[in-house]
Amino acid sequence: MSGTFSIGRLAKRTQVSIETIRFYERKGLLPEPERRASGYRQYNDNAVGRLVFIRHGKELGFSLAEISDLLTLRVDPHTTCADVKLRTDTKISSVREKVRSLQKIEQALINLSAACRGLGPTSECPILEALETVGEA
Amino acid sequence: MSGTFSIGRLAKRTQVSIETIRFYERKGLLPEPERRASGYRQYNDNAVGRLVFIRHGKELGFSLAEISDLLTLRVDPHTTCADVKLRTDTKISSVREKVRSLQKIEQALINLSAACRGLGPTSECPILEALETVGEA
DNA sequence: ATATAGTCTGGACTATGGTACAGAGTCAAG
DNA sequence: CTTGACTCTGTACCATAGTCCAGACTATAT
Repeated sequence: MSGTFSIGRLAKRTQVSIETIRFYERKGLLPEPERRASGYRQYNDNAVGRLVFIRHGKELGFSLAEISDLLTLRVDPHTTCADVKLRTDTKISSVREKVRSLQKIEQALINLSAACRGLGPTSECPILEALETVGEA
Repeated sequence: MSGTFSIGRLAKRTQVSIETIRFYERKGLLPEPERRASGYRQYNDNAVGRLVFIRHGKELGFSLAEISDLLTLRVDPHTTCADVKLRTDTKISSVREKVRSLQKIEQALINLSAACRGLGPTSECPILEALETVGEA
């Protein structure tokens, strides 16, 4: 219902800063908008949808490149829902991978911390010793 | 037992590239080594220990800044083992936080994927629809 | 002696995702 | 009509963690 509006309004509506909106435009994530005679960018509700799409994608851990990819799929008549689902499933795998890796790190850190009673000088700290030790495990 | 050696040997022993070794030196993570008359850097086993320390720290998810911090603690006589343990425990918390966040993302992606049967054109894809929807949840 | 391999410095460049100006022009309210 | 808020372009800069290059010099083996 809002017709057209400036970049400042778009920023407020989407919680994305003006600079970032222009940055997305430069990156091709947002199409170049219409301009007023003065050169001011003029947006409509499509731009809101698109920016919200980008914001949600980021919240789901998609990179800007991946989001750009999804945005392209969205308008390409030759791609199907299955393509989108595939990318989503691939992303799920990579997120799981990252979780597993972090859990390994967590366990290693827990082991280190447990080995240290927190007493004495750093010269006797088992954490630092372990970090400096060459061998595996 | 190896006395001194060049940056190339150090690189091979530690599995860290020559460029990266020089980069760490610039960043203050490695002390400036002795030089030969020719200007060639000359290392000893201390450098191996230090580089291995950095490598292990990175494998545990510490940033170079954090590693630099730990390296400083290691030689500062005013800090104790407890300081190191504290940093380690803080790191454990932040890793756990990251895991939780990724698991939330994973679940959201799974929900999206489940909503999509992978049929039809992108214009009817529930994943893309969800991404563009403004409302929460 | 010479060929090949290694090393030196300094700076540019990569990717990611923005942020921060300066200096000029424009819009809207009083 | 003036004032303050807004927007424009272009460029530089931030952090992170490197990577690569040119052009010069050095080390080592044969």
